[in-house]
Amino acid sequence: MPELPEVETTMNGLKPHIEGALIQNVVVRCAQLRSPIPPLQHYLNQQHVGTLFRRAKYLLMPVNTGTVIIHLGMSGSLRLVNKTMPLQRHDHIDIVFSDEKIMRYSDARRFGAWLWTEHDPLTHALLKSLGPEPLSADFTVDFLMQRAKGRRVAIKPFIMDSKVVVGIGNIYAAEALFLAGIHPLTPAGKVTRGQFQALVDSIQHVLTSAIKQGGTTVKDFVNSEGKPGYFTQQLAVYGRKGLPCINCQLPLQSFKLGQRSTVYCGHCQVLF
DNA sequence: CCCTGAACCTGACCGC
DNA sequence: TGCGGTCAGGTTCAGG
Repeated sequence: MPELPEVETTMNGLKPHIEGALIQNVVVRCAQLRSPIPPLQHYLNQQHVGTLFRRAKYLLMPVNTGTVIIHLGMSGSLRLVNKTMPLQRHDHIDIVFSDEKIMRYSDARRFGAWLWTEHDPLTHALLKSLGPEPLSADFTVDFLMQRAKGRRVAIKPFIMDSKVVVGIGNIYAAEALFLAGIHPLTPAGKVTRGQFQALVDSIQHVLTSAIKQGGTTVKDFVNSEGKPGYFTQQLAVYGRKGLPCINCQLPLQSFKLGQRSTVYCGHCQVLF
């Protein structure tokens, strides 16, 4: 489900409520997500939550003795609820705080992950090889050009590759390429400096706009209060196959690229 | 190192 | 109403 803006939205919603809070109990109702769930009760009971942070689409929740690494996968959500909220079918994990508030993790498809580390989470196997944050100063045209040099892979899967740059999934990849006027099939190594500059700008613009709007809700994304995101209304291409391009009015086209549906404008995004 | 395709799992939706 | 097929926002891994 969530791409970077959705994880950021979730984290910002949780921060004021759980940072500093005392964990009173942990309930795990599911043995395994993407991988087995560690004995969280053992690690977290009676611990105070530290400062939440995000790396790529991972939400990191430190306590005194280590850090919980959370990934929402395709269908995961974290919501703050109280104990009267009835359990739904896919509510897999509850973190119960001493004020009786509950942070509840729900994930129908179970592609998400909850991991525990006692070391610097950024050195964890899943995080250590990640590319730069797209909204950081490390994400530059020079960096992209160097990584793309000689690569024949299409630009769309290239910018969705977390070893190149993190946080860009299928929705925002399509949006950014449209805004930059780049055809999704353009070989990464053939993208010009000017196009990369437009791409860096469009990626940062689309991500910051989405964060401001509270994320994008395509199917079922909800924030920590259970509310949807509002960036959906501003999507230019994603989910608009066959509808008129907002620039040229011609119908948007769609095809599969690396198992992902890819919507683009055949007139505004030309393959050279 | 590069690239492609399959895999993990459930639910919603569409057409018959 | 039921059934089969298709699609879905992510990531890892195997194999060529």
